Amino acid sequence: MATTADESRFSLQKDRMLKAAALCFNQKGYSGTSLKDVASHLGLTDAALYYYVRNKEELVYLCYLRAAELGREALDRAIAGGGTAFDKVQCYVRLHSEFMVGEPGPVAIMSEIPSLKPDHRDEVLTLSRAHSARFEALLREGLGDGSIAPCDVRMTGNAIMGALNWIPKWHHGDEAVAANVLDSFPEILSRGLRPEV
Amino acid sequence: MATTADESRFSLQKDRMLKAAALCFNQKGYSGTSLKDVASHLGLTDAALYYYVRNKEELVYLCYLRAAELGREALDRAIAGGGTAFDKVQCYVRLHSEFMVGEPGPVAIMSEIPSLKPDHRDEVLTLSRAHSARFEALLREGLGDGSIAPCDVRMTGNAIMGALNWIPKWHHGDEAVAANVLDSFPEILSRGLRPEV
DNA sequence: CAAAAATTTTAATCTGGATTAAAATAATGG
DNA sequence: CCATTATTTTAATCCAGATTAAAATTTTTG
Repeated sequence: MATTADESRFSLQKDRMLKAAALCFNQKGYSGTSLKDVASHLGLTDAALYYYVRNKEELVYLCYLRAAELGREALDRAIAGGGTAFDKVQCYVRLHSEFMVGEPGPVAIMSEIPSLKPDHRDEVLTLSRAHSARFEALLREGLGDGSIAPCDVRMTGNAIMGALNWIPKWHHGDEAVAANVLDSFPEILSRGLRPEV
Repeated sequence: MATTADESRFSLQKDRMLKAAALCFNQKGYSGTSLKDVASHLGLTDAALYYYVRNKEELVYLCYLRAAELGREALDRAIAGGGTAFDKVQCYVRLHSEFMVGEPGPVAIMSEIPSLKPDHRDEVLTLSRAHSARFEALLREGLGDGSIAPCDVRMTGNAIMGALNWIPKWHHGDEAVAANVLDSFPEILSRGLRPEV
């Protein structure tokens, strides 16, 4: 379990806040969601959020940090699962999809990274790049062990990540759709990687 | 040619404005770009933009309309090109990729649809859904003519569109990268659709 | 070239939502 | 139960950036 262990009331409420914020940002856009919107999801007043967070920018930052964390955890687990590189990639797609449509969600789309203050922006970008780099390394491993067909790993990574990151754009909590995602995405996104027989 | 035919000074300048706006929105986020940012790209003052557009909302709206138009044109041309459904899908991916990284770009990522005023939002969403529906129809056609392997067309469409729509997130005008996109994306995104031999 | 139309600027407002401070309420621990 | 700490609210500010109006400039046209 890589989730933050702290179960204090403060920490739990802060967590609820981050989920509410992610939901609002995805549904109403960044500029379209006021702190009042987020607060009302929690039955609170906008000013109450300042007890948990310094300002709106930090709220976004934490949402993004959470999103990055989930991605990293999906990749960690997939790699820990073993098998060929292809297997790990497919497993990663499955786990990341699960995170996107499942219980830990909603996951905020990182649309407003440029609006973060410099140090926050740098941190999120660094995490994001590190994640991509790890995934590309996995693809490269697949080229080596022969489980993945020749391809431009950078572009392949971009394509797969794009498809995953875009999920919140069209998934809005519908359970049936969520099931379809889990059924389809791992196959769809890995199928093209299989070497010809 | 489906581009607007009007070549008046007004129309040309407005076009430049939309490109500048798309660039700013993608680079600095929606809330992070002020009208002054957009204007300075054109060597103008923020107030000058109001000669071309009623307000910032309309500027975003027009960017999104333009993005939708490019997607539609890519699909139009791909379908007109003929061949199997698979061929058309691959062609569509190539054309849409070209638009995203090429001369007509930058294309604005539709992150702030919810902030549009209701009628604009409805219009953009309608266009967006129509585009998805057409693409899914194409996939279904491929299931029929046997050029595309069995799959959930809705999810497959979502995956491919996501990968395409995400391009501006990581492509920032680098020519070498653009070439890689054109080399790789059509193959990457269509390879998984091929029926097993 | 002069008049009219088109475009841009200057210089103000105007505003919604972020933010803050202080007061009120709720939870907790001895 | 009281005292202390944690949480939330009420009621102001505050402010960046959108918006506007009028004036200045540039372009077009006859």
